[in-house]
Amino acid sequence: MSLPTSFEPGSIESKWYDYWKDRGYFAPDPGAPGDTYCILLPPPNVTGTLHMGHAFQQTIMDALIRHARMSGRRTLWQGGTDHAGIATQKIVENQLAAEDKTRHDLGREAFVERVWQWKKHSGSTIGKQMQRLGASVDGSRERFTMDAGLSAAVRKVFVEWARAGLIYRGKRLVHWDPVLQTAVSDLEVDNEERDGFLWSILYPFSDETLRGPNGERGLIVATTRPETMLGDVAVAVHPEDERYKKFIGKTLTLPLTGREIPVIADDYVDREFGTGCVKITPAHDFNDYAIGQRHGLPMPSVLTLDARIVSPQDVAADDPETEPAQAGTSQSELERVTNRLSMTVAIGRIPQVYRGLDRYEARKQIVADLEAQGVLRETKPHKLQVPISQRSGAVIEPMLTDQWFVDLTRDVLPDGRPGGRKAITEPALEAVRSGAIKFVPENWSTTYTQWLENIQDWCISRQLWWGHRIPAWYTPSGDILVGESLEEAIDFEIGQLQQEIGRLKAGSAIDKARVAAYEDKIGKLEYFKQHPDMLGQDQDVLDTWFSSALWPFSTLGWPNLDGPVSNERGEIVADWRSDQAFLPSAVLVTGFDIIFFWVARMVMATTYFVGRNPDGSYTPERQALKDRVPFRDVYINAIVRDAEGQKMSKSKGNTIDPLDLIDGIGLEELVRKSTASLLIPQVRARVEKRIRKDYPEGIQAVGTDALRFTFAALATHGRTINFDLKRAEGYKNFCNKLWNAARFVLMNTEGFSASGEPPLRTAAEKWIHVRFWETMKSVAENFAAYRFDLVAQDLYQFVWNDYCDWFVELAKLALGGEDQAAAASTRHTLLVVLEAALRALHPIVPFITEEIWQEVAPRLRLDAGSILARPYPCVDPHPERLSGAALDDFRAHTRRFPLESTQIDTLIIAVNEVRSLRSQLGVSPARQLPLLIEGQFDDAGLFDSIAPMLRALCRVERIEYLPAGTTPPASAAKPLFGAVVHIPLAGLIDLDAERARVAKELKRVETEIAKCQAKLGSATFVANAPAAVVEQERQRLADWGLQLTTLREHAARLG
RNA sequence: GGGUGCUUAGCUCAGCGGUAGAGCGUCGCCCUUACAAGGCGGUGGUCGUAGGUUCGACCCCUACAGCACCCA
Repeated sequence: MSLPTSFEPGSIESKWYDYWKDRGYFAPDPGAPGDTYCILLPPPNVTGTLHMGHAFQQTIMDALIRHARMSGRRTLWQGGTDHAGIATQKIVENQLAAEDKTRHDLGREAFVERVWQWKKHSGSTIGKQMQRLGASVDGSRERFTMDAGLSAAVRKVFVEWARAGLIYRGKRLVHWDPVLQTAVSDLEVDNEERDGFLWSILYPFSDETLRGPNGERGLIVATTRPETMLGDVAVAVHPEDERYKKFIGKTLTLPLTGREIPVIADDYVDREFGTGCVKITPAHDFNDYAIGQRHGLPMPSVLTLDARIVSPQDVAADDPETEPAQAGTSQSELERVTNRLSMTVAIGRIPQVYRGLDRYEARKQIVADLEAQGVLRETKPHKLQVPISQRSGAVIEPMLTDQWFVDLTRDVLPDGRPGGRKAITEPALEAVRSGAIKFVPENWSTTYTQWLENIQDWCISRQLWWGHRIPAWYTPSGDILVGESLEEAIDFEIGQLQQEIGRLKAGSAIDKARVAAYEDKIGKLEYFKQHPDMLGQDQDVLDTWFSSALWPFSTLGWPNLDGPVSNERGEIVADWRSDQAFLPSAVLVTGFDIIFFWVARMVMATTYFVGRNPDGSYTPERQALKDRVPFRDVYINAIVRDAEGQKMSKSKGNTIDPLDLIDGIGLEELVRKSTASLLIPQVRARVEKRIRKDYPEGIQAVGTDALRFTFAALATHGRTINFDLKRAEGYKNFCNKLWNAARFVLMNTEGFSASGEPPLRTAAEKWIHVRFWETMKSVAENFAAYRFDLVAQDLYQFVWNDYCDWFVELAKLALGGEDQAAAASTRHTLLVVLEAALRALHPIVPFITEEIWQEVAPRLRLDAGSILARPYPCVDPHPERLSGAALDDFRAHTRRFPLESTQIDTLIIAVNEVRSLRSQLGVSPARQLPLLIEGQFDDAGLFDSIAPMLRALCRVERIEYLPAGTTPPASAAKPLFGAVVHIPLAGLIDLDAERARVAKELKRVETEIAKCQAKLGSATFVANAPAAVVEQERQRLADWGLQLTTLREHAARLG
């Protein structure tokens, strides 16, 4: 016996992780008999550290994968990290800033090298934290989105989509982060409500004779962003707005610039908002952009990429001869010229005073000038939604820039090939609609499909240096070549041209001019091949999610279909030939916040590429959509919040580091840690105050197992879980309970050794056996339904309420009794059920179960080496297929013992009644009591069989039957199983206490009887309710009636 | 504006068309030889409001209120 007297998580958690890992338990076992079961780890990004959300998610995934592994499945938990383009680049740029440098000082190559250095240095933090959680991810196959294999997949996908016409480059309005100077996804933009103003400005009619609806000499527009008026190209009104109908087609003179702009009609305009007149700035607002497109309006940009009003310097700055481009938005010479032109045009119209001003300074200046000119009609406070970049906190500026897009919205391409909606979006929708992918909880599929139905093209270019560089090259004349490499791009293009020439030549009327032009092009391309320096590669990199979208198949070796893939250390990390069996993976566990970012995009990429032949058909085994999905189930886990339901955030001071829960942390250290990264003194003070209030004693260590059990218990199908430290402490107690139950068993089985199924000699053994397998039936159902809260509850209840409270207590009787065979059998059963319970618990609490199992196993002659190598307790759903040991096992597990089950169930009721009686009358628990029985039990034999156990568990010295007709002595009494149980009061209890108790009891019984009678008295109930329900109600009435009689007699005797 | 949820014991949450549950907290009694991180017993809810369906509603339907999140 080597278990210490209480559960100490720290000492046991340290040893087992390496033990499992070194013995290879986490790697896929090619010999495992079952189907494959794969989970993709949502790649934590390299900048990250573990937070509660990760810890929760990983607990779920680890429980699933351990459960599957123990159930004989061939499991793979694919781990790795993504490169987090913006976040990572920002971290390294901040480091440079501390050295007073920018990335431009280093140059692109040196900067990227520095990011790699940083990644190597810090990339493993999260991996180590995951180990502390016990996450049994397969470390030997770990991948990184920028490693060679995954980069190859990215190039392949980009090139294939581009050649299928599904990736295009174009000038579009995008969400621009003026601080980071890159486009960001609309999903990376939060809308925050802020206080601002709504300014009403008079735009005078060009025709000075006109008068507006209120006698004004122009139209009044309302805006929250007056500085953008420099880029206004129109004023829009609703076509049916009677106030303004007659002005449609007239022109207004834009204040400050004097430009003339038309009044146009568009039913986008909300007649109720403001004055019903809207200024239109297509280059700086998404709605205006759409209107601009509908009406073919010009789209002058008046803001620079760092959100200042454009000035001549910006035109110069954009010239590659004078400065490196401030951001690599414009690549081809053609684009540069166009951009410069449109800017120059815009500048020409912008008064000198505003040029170069920051957007907010410009706003102030413009408002002041409008007021001075007497055209500012009103300024009123207004709450507005401001788009904020999640990445930098900067206010997003819609900006017209050249970007790369994945087409997700066209049905057909101009050349007749399928467009993005047909080729990419619709299969992704169909995958969910057809049930090939199931969301859990199910209603998330609505979110998914609604988003896809309204999807926009995906802007995939980012103006960053850290990421996958876009494999596109520009010729001096502005042609774009896309390919896996420059050489391949040129060869492909030449091939295309040659084909085209062939086609032309085969035609009846040869277009000689075109043939000549193509041949000329080929000649130039051949020349570029010799002089690659003449072509510039696109400066931009791809959105990180572009590579993450490929994760389900790129990590399995794709696009290298016929051999192994190695990492930079030469270790084989994947082999598509065998590993493609892991696709589709079983389940994706992730937060709803990345359904769009990641889940949908994985579905798009995977359904498109896996099993795809060059001609666009699919291989037979990947023909069906259900065989091309990245995963079959998507479990959307709840978001972890604090105990009050508040979002966890550092600036609120309510974040908890999972490792602090595991290891514990003192108050001062916690305060120091939580405020370290907070720069604003007021916030620091607030956070410190809160922490001192919330954790006056710091946080006590609960250990990994208790933390994991807590997460499991909280994992309901709701959308948030409120993490209460108290729950974790409660589950630590549960671990302690399990620990001590194990100690009890081990203390009482010293030197004992047995194998196989125990003979089950006592009723208690049979009862616990049945209870265990009933529990496991429920556990199996709940695992299958991803109801981890119920799994946790089932197991908690079994261990604590069944095993500890009843079986162990009853086992004490057998162990101390005369019957040696019963004692031996009980020892065996104590061990067998404990061992099975450990296995059942292992996926949730891996460390403590392994620690105890190692002690228990030898006594059951188990030599598995680890609990991980033991099967998960499960009753086979297909017994007809079983034979030999498996069949014996099945028979053992499905044995039921109705008689003994009834005995113990009855015993439990009797014990509870007697204990309750004793306790309510204030009898000391230590005191031995006699029990007098008046009348006959319904089943005298049954009662006699449990009497010895009842006596032992309730401190009853003797049980005495009162002869019929005897008046019982003064006593406390309770109806039970048809008889009445009396505890004589003599010298024990005061009559008043018993009178009060009985009065209360009577009241309760009378209420119940009234309810029954009301039901049975209703003719419609008796006529309409099912017979069984009516019968049940009659039975209840009879039972309560008997109790009532007994209690009344008793009350009468008490006086 | 569109969508999705939630509202059950002091707290955090399960739940089912047929006698309202768990954990934690709280109160009382007990240091009973696995465990005081424990044992035993108790207290505590007109299941958000108002209608409707039904023999019967916490559950199904409708409306409303409050809260939360997502999208525009």
